[in-house]
Amino acid sequence: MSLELLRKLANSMMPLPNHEWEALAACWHPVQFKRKEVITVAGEVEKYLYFVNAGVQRLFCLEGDKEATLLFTYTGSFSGIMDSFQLQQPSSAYLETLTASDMLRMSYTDFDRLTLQYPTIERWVRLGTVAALSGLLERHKELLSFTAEQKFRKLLTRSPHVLQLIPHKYLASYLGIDPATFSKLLGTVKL
Amino acid sequence: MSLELLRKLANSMMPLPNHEWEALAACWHPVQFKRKEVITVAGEVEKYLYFVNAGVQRLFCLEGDKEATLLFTYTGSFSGIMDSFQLQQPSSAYLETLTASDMLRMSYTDFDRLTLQYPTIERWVRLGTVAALSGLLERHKELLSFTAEQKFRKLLTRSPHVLQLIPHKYLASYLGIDPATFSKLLGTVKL
DNA sequence: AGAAAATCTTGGTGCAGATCAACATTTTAT
DNA sequence: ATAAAATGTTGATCTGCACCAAGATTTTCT
Repeated sequence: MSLELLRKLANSMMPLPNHEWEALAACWHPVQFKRKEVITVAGEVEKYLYFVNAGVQRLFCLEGDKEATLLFTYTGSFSGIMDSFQLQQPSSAYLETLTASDMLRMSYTDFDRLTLQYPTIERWVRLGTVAALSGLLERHKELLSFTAEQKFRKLLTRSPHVLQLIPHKYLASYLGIDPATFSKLLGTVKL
Repeated sequence: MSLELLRKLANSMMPLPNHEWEALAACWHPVQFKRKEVITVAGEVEKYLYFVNAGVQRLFCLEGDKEATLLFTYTGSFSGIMDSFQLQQPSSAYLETLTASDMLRMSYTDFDRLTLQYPTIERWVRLGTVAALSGLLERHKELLSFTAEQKFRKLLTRSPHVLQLIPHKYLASYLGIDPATFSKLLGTVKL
């Protein structure tokens, strides 16, 4: 069980004192998932916080018969349905793997104990949550004001690597456009 | 300076011990703003956390020459640019009043001291932030999958009161649709 | 109260992008 | 290695909604 990536991310957010880090590190347990496996179902309460050691996952909602992809998580990032986990309320989203995934997870019981016991960890979690909020606000702005082409271009410049990593139909769903439109836009830019 | 509404909201989120509540209460200072006043400008770091005793405000971004309204704040809710405030990073949004507003505010210095000194308050802030994240995710889903009409109807059922409270052009901007379209949709439902 | 500014309504037009469909290509499973 | 399933491409059509514009109405300021 490798905590290397996690430690790196943790330090970049806000360095934790040794004692806190050790308490935190002790609470993670390894889990593996196959490709296309649904980890959490909408309506359930998220029981775990995940950290991705390898693989790609996506978080999405069902609205009628359409899927709306909220975000992707990758090797080296946290994963899970954050609001459902922290508030222990039913989730409105699904979490599934896109590739076979090697992850660490922490139960809510441990999480709750850690945050109550160590103010530094409580703060660390808050700052992580705010960072997530900040990113979501940024995307929100784009959804409100960008055309399909603008959203597409922004994706290309911000994270070109996802083109190879993630099936285009999910990227289209992430941008809120039709897969066919995504494919056509791709054609205009490749030349 | 009335802390009544604030206390009510605080208790509904997570009751604070008396001592913490008093420390918190001591940090708020009253401010008034006129109608249409810009409180925080994009690019600046948000210096204050606000609580609304009376009035309506909106948070928006400029994208080219278009405005995208991210959210409204009302009497009895917190206000301010949360991510910029908590991370003390430049904001990408503006905060302005829609009506003359009677608010309380707390400086970042006090906020930071309080959260470091009182773990209960740190936790209280975290849970508030997660709740905000949760609401934003819900809206995000709608932006990704709803048509103009669906977004409009959802607004009507969820918060019909805003129709009288907020100029329709801002509601349109909040939904990411054209003001003229909003007006036409309104015509179809009134009959 | 009256003038000025802001907002709302309504009709007409155009186009970005959804939808449909058939085929090509890539990926996965056995 | 091969079949089967999933994903991507491309063209043709159709439509929801943005855009424009002019007049009506409401709200704000002095």
